[in-house]
Amino acid sequence: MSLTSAQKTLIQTHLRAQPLFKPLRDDVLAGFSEYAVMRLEKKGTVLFPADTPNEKIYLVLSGWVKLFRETLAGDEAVVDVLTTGNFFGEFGLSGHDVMPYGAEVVEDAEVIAIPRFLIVEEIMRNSLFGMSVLQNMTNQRLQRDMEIEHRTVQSAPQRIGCFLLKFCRSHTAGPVVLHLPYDKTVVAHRLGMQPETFSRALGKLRDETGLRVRGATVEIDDVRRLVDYTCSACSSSFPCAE
Amino acid sequence: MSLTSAQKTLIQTHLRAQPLFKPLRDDVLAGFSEYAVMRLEKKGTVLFPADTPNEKIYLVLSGWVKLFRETLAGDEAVVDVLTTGNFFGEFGLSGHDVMPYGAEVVEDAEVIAIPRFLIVEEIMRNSLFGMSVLQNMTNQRLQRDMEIEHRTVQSAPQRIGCFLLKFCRSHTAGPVVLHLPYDKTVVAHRLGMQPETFSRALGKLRDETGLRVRGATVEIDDVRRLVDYTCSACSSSFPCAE
DNA sequence: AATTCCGCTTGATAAAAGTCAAGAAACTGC
DNA sequence: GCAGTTTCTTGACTTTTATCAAGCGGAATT
Repeated sequence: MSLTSAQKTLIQTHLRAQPLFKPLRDDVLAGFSEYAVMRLEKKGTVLFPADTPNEKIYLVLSGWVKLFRETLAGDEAVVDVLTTGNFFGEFGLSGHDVMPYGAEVVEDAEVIAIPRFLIVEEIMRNSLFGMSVLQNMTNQRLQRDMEIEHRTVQSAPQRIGCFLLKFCRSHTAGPVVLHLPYDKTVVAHRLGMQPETFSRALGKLRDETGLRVRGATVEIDDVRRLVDYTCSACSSSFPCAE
Repeated sequence: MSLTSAQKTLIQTHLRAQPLFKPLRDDVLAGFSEYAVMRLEKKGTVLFPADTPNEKIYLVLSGWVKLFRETLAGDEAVVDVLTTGNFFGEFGLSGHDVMPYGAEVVEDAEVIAIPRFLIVEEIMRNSLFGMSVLQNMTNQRLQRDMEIEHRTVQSAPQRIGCFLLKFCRSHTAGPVVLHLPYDKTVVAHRLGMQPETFSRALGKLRDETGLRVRGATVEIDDVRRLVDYTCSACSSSFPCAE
């Protein structure tokens, strides 16, 4: 099944907007869009389970996608939850033939899939693009290192605070109203805790820092107070670099 | 200060042995060794603290080097502990000008340092090498994902078991005698727990799986029993891929 | 409007890990 | 070999998080 010209152009526009693809010439992007697929996936859809063959690189345009692994005992570890501008499946770019984790849509999401061989070829051809990919992977790794640090030195309420602060970058002062982008259960697992613990920890965070919670909506009057409570147990100071 | 020809040759031999450098031509490696420095560092030496300028890529030849971060509250998070064949400082290869963590020698170590600009130049020139670097970084990231999973789904005794199993790869059966490569305190922090917890958890692991501990020496009669106890809480099965 | 379902909260309790303090064992340097 | 330091273990206790079970409340279904 081939795409209409309009669809291809749309995909191309989306790809062009990605910093990762900045070093690519237009005709290369056009080549990508020729073989790319764009789909709107419903909440709950499993894009693929863990350990399936890895032939595509995915880009999230909107919504949220959860990456996870399951243990033999049935426990689930959420590795990451991705949104606009995030890629997954990039392991395929360097010789990993199976997806190390599964992917599930946790909020209706638009996703573009590009055959990995196209990207691998271009990495070999264009070293600037190769650098771009390397940089992306390096950032991912750095984020993981931070994650490990957080899980060892921060308490549950602090991890929630840190999570909330990511959504109020730059607003260093003044009241902020935000609402949780996906189910609390998913946030809990993303932060490495049980839903019950999340619920109680959020309550404690409320008491300690004076924020208000109503359903998925969180109101923060004093960001600084939240920063004080949260970032004392971290090695970088707010606003933290990606 | 310039190196003797013999030193340069020695360095070159070490670099040639690295899978990461496999795509490099001999003359390029010779160029690296021209500007590289090789040193023997004593246990306890801090190679650099966190957030210092990042001008070199390091390769560990022997011994052990700990990468760590410290929080404002004074807690330490050990990000990794490296040995023969491991690199660090590779963040410098993609635009990160400061070391995100500090490095401390935890067992007398030989380390080679190479100016990063040399490597960056070569990545741009040789796309196969670029791929090699990307692959290295990708593996690092995968390992981090596993680490995060371990810390969420494994208990302290299980994490110790997993740690021990890394030293008895392939010996799927039969008794194994090994001894801990560095101080138990460092192992504890590497695994994200307190030394006291480590001590007790090791005791529990002993009771549960029938291994014996005397000082830094661990004797495992039945590897399978250890695997059963440890890997039930993991998403990959023993022997696990790197 | 009643029903069902799902996500979330709450309570009671258990398990795991951290903390503080003291002592034992191992390693150093003389 | 001995004194002194460091590393490791153990005990008593606290804090944190998980577990199990019940119940609440909103959204979708009929």
